[in-house]
Amino acid sequence: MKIYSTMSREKEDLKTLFKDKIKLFVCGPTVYDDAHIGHGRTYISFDMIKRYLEFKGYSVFYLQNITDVDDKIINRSKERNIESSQLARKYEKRFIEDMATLNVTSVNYFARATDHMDEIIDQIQRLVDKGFAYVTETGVYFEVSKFDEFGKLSNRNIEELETHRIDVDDSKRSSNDFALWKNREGEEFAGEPVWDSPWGKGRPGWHIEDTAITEKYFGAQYDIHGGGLDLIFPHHDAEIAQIEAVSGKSPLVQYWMHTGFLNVSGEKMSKSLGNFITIRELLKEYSPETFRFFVLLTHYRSPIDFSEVSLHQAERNVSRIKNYIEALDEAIAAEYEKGNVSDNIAEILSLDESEIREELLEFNYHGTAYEAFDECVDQFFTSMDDDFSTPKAIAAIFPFIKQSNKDLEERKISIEDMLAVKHFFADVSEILGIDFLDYKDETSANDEALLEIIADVRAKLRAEKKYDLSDDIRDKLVQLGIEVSD
RNA sequence: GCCAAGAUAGCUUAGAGGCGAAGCGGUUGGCUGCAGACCAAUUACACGGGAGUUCAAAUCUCUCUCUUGGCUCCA
Repeated sequence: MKIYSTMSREKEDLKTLFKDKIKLFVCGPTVYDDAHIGHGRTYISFDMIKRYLEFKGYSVFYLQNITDVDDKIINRSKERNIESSQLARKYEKRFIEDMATLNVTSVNYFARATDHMDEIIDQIQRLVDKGFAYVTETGVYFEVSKFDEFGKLSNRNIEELETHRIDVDDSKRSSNDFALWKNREGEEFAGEPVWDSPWGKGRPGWHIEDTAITEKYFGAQYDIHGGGLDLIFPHHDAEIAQIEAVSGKSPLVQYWMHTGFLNVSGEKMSKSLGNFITIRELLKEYSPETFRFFVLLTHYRSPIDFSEVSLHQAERNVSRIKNYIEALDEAIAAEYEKGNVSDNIAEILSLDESEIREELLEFNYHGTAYEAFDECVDQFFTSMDDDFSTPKAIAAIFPFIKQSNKDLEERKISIEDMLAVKHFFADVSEILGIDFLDYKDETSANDEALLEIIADVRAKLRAEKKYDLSDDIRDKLVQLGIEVSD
């Protein structure tokens, strides 16, 4: 298993700090508005990464912070004339709902900044005590010049930074120094959320919450830290400085993983350009599965260009896989009904769909006699092992489906191999977080019964060769988004 | 200015020294009462321009052109 680390700028063999345990931290959102599709891209990618690592047998603890105190939240809440904590709770809830809709279910614990104020203050105090931070009348600042390796993640040096930054705060010793604690006493800050600290009432700077949270749950060193590409500088460099200064240990993490940007029609997504799309808006038009597949069709580090065409392509790809599984199920059922299967298999196939899935484990899909399938399985896992190359892994599936559709039609696949194939797709579904085995549209039991009646009527009409009427019903059903196949 | 990523068939992309690229779209045919799904053929001996290395280059090197992104808050 190879993972690309931003620190070394190359793929490295995965080595865990402790046996089969992996501690994974990914920077979460600032909850001041609905999550957009760029967030979706990043969190779907890390969801897949966690799923695959667990599939490989690692026990992964995935921790994510929620930034619920920050300038943007405060400004927005002032505009809306509500408490900033109320605003943050609202969007936190909506964020978690959005993630659930996208089947991003792998985060083990969400840690709010405001729930870790003691840890934050304690870490700042230790930085001050060790001489890495200094106190002014406006707050507490990290003195970048005290930390020799500052900028080692983003490959920047301090002198270079000096020239590019204009900073109005002259209480700081250097413009590069960043806030650990912002004092917010005085009338101009009335109504802002504040916490007591040894330096007066105020609130934490942006970077400190992550290191306070990770230090509490993971300690000073852990395995993987992830986030969007845009966080490398200054956020992640600041995190490294804080925790390595406080602990005296290096490196903070073994692997820095960063996801690429999602652009919209070749341009950066921004509110001013009017191409800002929230997850909620997107899901009015496309299914969560379509968006997930669209995301995974590109390597997690590469930029993705979001467009209707690409979304549509992803949609068709998902249904192509599902159509194949449907054909596979039909072939399995046909064998079963003909009594062409062993007693053991017959017993399994008589179970409910959900129970069959559990029994599929019996059918090992590595090294089967079915050659086309073998190549697909091999390429799928080789690609996933190579820095989670989902595009290459997915690319292995389509030629196989093409071949296998033909083989199914010619009944050239043994029942054992068919079940092994199904087992493989069950695992693929688990890894990618898209349930390919579920090709039926979601309908309630009532709808189901209703559709059955309509299907019966159509069957009778067609038997009487009244095609005009039966086709008319079919067209209208299709218009409603209900697929009909005869 | 500094630092990245990229230019592959009509479209969207994968690949990264020799092996029929994939999906979507178009056309034609098979199956079907028709349509869809599926299958086949075709569009299609594709890799931005130029030079070099090599028996062999989309792939490596150099160079040019163009595109996008980052360098202030951002996933």
